[in-house]
Amino acid sequence: MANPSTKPRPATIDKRDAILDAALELFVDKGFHGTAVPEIAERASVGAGTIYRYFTSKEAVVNALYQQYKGELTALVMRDFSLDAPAKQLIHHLWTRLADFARRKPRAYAFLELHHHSTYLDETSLAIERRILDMGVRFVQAAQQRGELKPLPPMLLLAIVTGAFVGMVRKAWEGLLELTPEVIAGGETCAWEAIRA
Amino acid sequence: MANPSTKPRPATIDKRDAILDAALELFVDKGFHGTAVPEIAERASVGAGTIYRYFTSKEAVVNALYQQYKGELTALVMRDFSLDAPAKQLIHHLWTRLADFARRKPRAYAFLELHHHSTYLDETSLAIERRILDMGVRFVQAAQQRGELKPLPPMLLLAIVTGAFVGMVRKAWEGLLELTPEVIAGGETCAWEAIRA
Amino acid sequence: MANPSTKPRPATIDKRDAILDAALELFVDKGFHGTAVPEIAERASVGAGTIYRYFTSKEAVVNALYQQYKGELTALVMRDFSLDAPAKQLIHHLWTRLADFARRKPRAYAFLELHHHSTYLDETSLAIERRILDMGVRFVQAAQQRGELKPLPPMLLLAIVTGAFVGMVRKAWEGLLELTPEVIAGGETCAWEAIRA
Amino acid sequence: MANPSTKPRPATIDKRDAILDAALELFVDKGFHGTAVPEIAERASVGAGTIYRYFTSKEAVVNALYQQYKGELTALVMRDFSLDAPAKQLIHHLWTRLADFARRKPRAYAFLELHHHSTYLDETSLAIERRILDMGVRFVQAAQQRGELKPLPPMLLLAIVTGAFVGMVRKAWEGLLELTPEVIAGGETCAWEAIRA
DNA sequence: CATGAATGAGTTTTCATTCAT
DNA sequence: TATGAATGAAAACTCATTCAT
Repeated sequence: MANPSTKPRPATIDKRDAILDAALELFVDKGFHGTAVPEIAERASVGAGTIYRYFTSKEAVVNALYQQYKGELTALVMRDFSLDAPAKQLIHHLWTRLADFARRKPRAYAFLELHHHSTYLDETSLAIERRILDMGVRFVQAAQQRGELKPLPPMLLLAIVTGAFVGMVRKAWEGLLELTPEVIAGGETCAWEAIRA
Repeated sequence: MANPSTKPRPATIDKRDAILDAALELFVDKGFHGTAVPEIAERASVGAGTIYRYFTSKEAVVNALYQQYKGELTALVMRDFSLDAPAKQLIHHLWTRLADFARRKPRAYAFLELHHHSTYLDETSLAIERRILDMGVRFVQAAQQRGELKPLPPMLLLAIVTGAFVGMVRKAWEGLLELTPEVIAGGETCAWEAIRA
Repeated sequence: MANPSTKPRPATIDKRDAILDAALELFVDKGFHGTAVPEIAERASVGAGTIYRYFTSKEAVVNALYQQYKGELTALVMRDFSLDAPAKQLIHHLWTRLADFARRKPRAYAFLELHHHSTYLDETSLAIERRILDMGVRFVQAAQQRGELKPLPPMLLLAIVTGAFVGMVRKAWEGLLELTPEVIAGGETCAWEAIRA
Repeated sequence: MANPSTKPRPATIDKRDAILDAALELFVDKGFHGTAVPEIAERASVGAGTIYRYFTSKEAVVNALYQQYKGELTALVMRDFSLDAPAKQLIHHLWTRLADFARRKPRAYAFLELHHHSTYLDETSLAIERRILDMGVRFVQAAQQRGELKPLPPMLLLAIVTGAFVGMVRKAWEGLLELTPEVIAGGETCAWEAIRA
C-alpha cells in the first residue's frame, strides 16, 4: 500500500525468485533429475505452468540458478582483490570470502558445489567456471614466481586449497563440524601451510 | 574335472559384472536419476529384464556398486595400516593407497565420491561410510595427543586432508591435471604440511 | 451467478466418471489383471496419465468402483426396508430391488458379483460386504424365530436365495434368459418356496 | 521297483499332473492373469521351460484344467443318471453328486465356477459347457411335461437350482458355512421346493 | 527330456510441458 | 498474466516364452 505506482514488478520478481528458491532447495536435496517440475511449483506456491513463463525449461532453471549464484560468489571474491598482494593475504581473502558466502547461503554454495560439471549445464554456465579457474591459475603462477608458494603445478595447489575448503564445508553440511570463526580460521591456516613455499 | 570349483562363472558372474560396470560408467556420467535402466542394459549388452534377475531394483544396483567399491577401497587402505605409526607415515600410507585406487579405478573412485550421501543409498551403504569416518577421527585424535598434528577439531583436519585429495583427483578427471607420481607426491606434501603441528 | 454450487462439473467430474465407466466395462469383460490401464484410458477418451490424477493406482480404480456401486445397491435395497415385515414380503422387497438394479445397471451388478472376494479389494471394500452379510443373517434369524422360514442354518438360506438370484441374472448375461417381469416374479416365487418353512 | 519295464511314464505323468495341480491352486487364488507361469513352475517343482513341453501356452494350461475337471464332473453326474426318473430323484442325484465333487475337490469345483466364461477359454471348453446346459434344459422340459416342475422357463429353473448350489458352496469357501451332510441335505430340500410344481 | 537364465514386449506409473480458461 | 488439468512419451519393472546346455 506504500507504493501504488509500481504495478507489475513486485509479483513478477517475487514469482521468479520464489521459483529459483524452491528449485535451489530441491536440487540440493534430491538432484536435478530427482526433482519434478510440479514439485518446484508447489514449493514456490506457484502454478506449474507459471514456471514456463519465466524459464523455457527445467534446464533453464538450473542454469539460471548456477549463473546467478556463481556470479554472486565470483563478484564477492573479486571485490577488493588485489592481484599483487602477498599470497598469504590472497589466501586469507579467498578463504574468508568463500566462508562468508558458504555460511550466509549454504544452500547456494552446496548447489554450486554439487552441480559443477553436470551434463545439463549449458555453455554459458561452464564458461564462467573456466574463467574463474584461469584466473586462479594466473594468481598462483604469479605468487610462485615471487617464491611464495611451493613449486608444484599451479593446478595442484589450486585443487588442494579449494578441495580443502569444500571438504570443510561438506562436513559442516553433514552436521559433523560447526563453521565457527575458529574453525574457519583454523582451516585457513591449514590451507596456507599446505601450499606455502 | 580340472577345475571343479569354478561353476557359476560361465555367464552368471560375467553378466552381473557387466551390469555393474555399465551402471558405474553411466552413474558417474549422468547421475543415478539421469540414467535409465534400459541404458544400463544396452551398455552391458544385456536384455533390460536381465538386470532384474541380478538386482531387485535400480536402487539395489547403486548400493551394490557402492558397497563393492567402498569395501574394496577400505580394504586397500586398511591393509598393513599400523595404528601407532607416526602421523606423517599414516598420511603417506593413506595418500598413496587412495591415489593408487583413484588411478587404477578412476570411475569407481569418482562414483564413491559423487554418491556419498545420496537419498537412494541404503542403511548398509551409509553405515560403511560412518564406520570409516569414526576410525579416521580416532587416528587423528591419537596423533594429536602425541603432538604431531595441529590442535584443531579432528573432523576439520580430516576434512582438509580428504578434501584436498578429492580436489586433486577431480582436477585429474577434468583433464586439468595429470596424476603423475610427482603430482601425487606433491599433493601429499601439501596435505601433510596442512595438518602437521 | 445462477448456479453457484456447481463448480467442479465442467470436466473434472465428467472425466472421473468416464474413467470409472470405461473401467467398469473392461473389468467385467476381461477381469482386473486382464485390463491394461491405457485400455481404460482409451475407452474413456482420456490420456493414460489422466487416470492417475483421479486415482492413485489401478487398484484404487477397482475399489472406487466397488464402493460406489456396492453403496448404491445397498442403499437401494435398504430404502423402506422394514425389519419386522413378514419374510415373504422381505424376499419380495429384496428380489425386486436387486432385479431392478441388475436390469438398470447390468454391468455394475456383474462387476460386483465377479469381484466379490478379490485380492485387490481393500479393507473398506471388504468391510461393506461383511456388514451386509451380517444384516442378512439377522433378518433370517428373526424370521426363523417367527417360524416363517425353514429351521436350517441362516447362512444356508441366505446362500440359497442370493445364489438363486445370481444364477438367474447370470443366465441373463449370457443371453440365455430374458429378465422380463414374469421371469423375475417366477424367480421370486422359487426363492420364496425354497426357504419358507 | 515292482515294474521296471515302464520307463518314461511315471515322471512324465507326474510332471504334467504336478503342473496342473499347481496351476489349479494358483488360478483359483489369484486368477488367470494374476498368476505368472514361473510361479506355476515353482509350485510344481518343475523348470519353467518344462511347462512348455506339456502345454503350448499358459492358455493351454487353463483349458486343459477346465476340460479335465469339467469332464470329470460331467461323468460323475451322468453316471447312473436315468432320464425318466422322477424330477425329485433327479434333483437328489444332481445335488448329491455335485456336493460330493465339491467336497472332494473343492479347488477344482471353485476353478470351474470362477472360470466359466472367461475370454481365455477355447471353443472346446465352451462347447462342453453348452452341451451340459442343453441336456439340463431337456431334462427340465421333460419333467415339466410330466407336471412335476413349475411351468416357468426351463432356463430359469435350471438357473435357480445351480445358482442355489453355487451360493451354498461359495459360502463354504469363505468359511461361513460348513458342508456337513445335514447342510447339503437341507440345501437339496430348498432347491427341490424352489422348483417343484 | 528337463532346465532355468535370458529376453523384449508389455505393464503400471511418472513427469516435463502445453494450453484452455 | 497465471493457472493447473491434461497429456503422451518415457520411466521402472514384470512375465510369457525361448533356447543353449
